[in-house]
Amino acid sequence: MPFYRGHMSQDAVDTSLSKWELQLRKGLLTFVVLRELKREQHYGYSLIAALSKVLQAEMAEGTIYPLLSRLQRDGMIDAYWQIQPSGPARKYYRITEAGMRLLSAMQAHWDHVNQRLGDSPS
Amino acid sequence: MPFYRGHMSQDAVDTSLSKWELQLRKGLLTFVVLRELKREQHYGYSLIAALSKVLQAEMAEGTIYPLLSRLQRDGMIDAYWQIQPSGPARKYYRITEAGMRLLSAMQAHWDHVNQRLGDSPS
DNA sequence: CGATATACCTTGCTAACCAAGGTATGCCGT
DNA sequence: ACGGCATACCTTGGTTAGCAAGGTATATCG
Repeated sequence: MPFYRGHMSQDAVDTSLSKWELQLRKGLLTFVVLRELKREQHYGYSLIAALSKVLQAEMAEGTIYPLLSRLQRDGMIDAYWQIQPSGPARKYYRITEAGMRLLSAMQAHWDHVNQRLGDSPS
Repeated sequence: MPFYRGHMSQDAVDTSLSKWELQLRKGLLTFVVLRELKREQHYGYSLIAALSKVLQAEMAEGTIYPLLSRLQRDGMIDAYWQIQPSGPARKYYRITEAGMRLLSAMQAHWDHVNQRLGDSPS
């Protein structure tokens, strides 16, 4: 039995919160990645740093690389290799014209939903 | 080959958008359900109508019932049966005290993320 | 020649939406 | 009486996607 801290089931609240934050991240990630790639080109590693800042959570490589592959496969971004004077080569990604259209649609949807949720809850 | 409409890969944009909207819904649903149950009691069927309005998408029963089961299992909501003068009985759900704490934490996280994303993109 | 840093990628596990299909209750028209 | 319909509940199977863990490769430094 864990130490009783004045509220039962705080662990359950924490667990539920973590799972929810994961789901929310899943919902926002593609949007945030496209926004960031519109702002400037990135390679995988530099994206992780940029995203971790925006989403306030450490992004895993196992998240970013498959996501970039999917976006490239679907034509929303394209990529080219750039050899570095020092260290391993970097794969840079740019948003495509289709990616811009997708981003616009996402932004519109986001604004819409956000407006609905903005109506104060309590 | 589909009709060419002036832009290549519009289908890909639409498909990507649908998938993304699904993911976003997954991220928002628990939050919205708790908010709605804080506002007033609901049974499963009446929740579907309320949520469809907020999220601008038809909510499926196969989404809501498992979600309500999970929330009840985790102690975030509780339920009681109410026999109706006509038709099948309804299972009403109420938010619990733990559920209120979860909702507060979600709201704080939501506000935080939303503020970060609010910084205009383009 | 190891150790470290940078950079890429894949596999296996898990969470969760939702189309489809199933069960049960009560009302209504024939 | 009975078939159809609306209301209400629930479960199964397919799909999407994050992420911990583990793998590969390049270049630098001691």
